[in-house]
Amino acid sequence: MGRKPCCEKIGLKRGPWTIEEDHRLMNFILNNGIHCWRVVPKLAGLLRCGKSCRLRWINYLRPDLKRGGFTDAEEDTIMELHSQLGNRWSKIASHFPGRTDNEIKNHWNTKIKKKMKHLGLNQAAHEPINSITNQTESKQITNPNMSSTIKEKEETKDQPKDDVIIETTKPLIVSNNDEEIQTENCKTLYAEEVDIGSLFTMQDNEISISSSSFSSLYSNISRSESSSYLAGDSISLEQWDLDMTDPLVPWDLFTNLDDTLFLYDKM
DNA sequence: AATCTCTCCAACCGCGATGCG
DNA sequence: TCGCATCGCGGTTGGAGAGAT
Repeated sequence: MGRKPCCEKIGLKRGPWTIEEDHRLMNFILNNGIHCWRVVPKLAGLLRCGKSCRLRWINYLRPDLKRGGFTDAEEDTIMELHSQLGNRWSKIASHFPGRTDNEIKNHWNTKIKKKMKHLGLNQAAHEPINSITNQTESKQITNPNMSSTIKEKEETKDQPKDDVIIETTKPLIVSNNDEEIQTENCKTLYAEEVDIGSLFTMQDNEISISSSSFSSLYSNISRSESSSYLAGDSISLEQWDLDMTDPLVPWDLFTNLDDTLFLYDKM
């Protein structure tokens, strides 16, 4: 028996996400949280499958995402972790708050691999290529012998997986260069690339919205997506919500779904 | 200026793991 | 315990942009 597709493919949109789709998804999740990805696109009024929404949220829209290139120190840590964990990107990513497995995987495949090749290191065992003979180093990848420290972390299985759930009780871990990153985030808003995820920051255990960035974004969107506003207009968040959210699915509709949908109290 | 090649990364796909009735 | 639905992970692809010719 063939496996059923994860969702109804017919009529679903694929490919790059539009600003409006990002906004709908972000809006929905910030207001309602995540319980079942399958119903998220339906309730958010998106013609996407849940899987696609999940990926978009995790890799791009999550408010706690760290942006910008990897530092040398981060690269070193990735190499170290990779030597112990192999291609277990989600495990490696868990050591980098704000980084996604996809981001690390991409960085590995495009940069670090080359760097190691250039240095004459074996990508799997991270040893000089010449020293690799009949070692079954591939076992290291498929069944890596983890170091004790990492293994300990691995085995704390009681810890909830929080990949896709907005943490409202845990303070966001802030790195030394977060300020730099935030500045960079703002810069992207003034450029043509609109970065919705960067509008939101975790502060005092809450997600807060940067008003300056927000209005900048709105200016950008108003030029490209919405005909109702002109760049420079200032609007309230409520107004944004009213204007930019598809009225097909009124939020009131969701208030009855608290029991099944909401993971946490509304912020 | 036009074309080709390369690089990067967002997004997709398939499958194993997990949850639940 | 079983089977189905859904989630999450890792591998892969494809397109946009940059750089080279």
